[in-house]
Amino acid sequence: MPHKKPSPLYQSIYNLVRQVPPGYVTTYGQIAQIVGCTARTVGFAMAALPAGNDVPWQRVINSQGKVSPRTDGEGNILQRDLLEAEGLCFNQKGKLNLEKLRWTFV
DNA sequence: TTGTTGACTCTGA
DNA sequence: CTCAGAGCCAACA
Repeated sequence: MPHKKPSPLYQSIYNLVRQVPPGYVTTYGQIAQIVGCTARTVGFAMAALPAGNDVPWQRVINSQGKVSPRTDGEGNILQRDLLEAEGLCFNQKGKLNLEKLRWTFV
């Protein structure tokens, strides 16, 4: 166990994302409300995710039901591909049915 | 310590 | 329905 702890808030966010099963998605606002921060902070935590993590960041989308455009540019395309691989279907406008696919944390 | 930036969300038109 | 602006919190230099 390291003396220097990483951001506990980030760990809480990652822990929640790990609870999302395949085939379901969650929103930044949902996680933000649970951990007690704003949606921006959740998105910031996702951006700070290290490579090779066990966090299905791809299942985290915005309140619009779509993937968020990242500074990387092609990251959102990869995310959409990963979600489709899990059995999720995108709308004609590239949206997901949050009403059906939204995961509720226990 | 302050200031800037960011994978967001809300409200109004 | 879409487009635009403002607000919010946390991490980094």
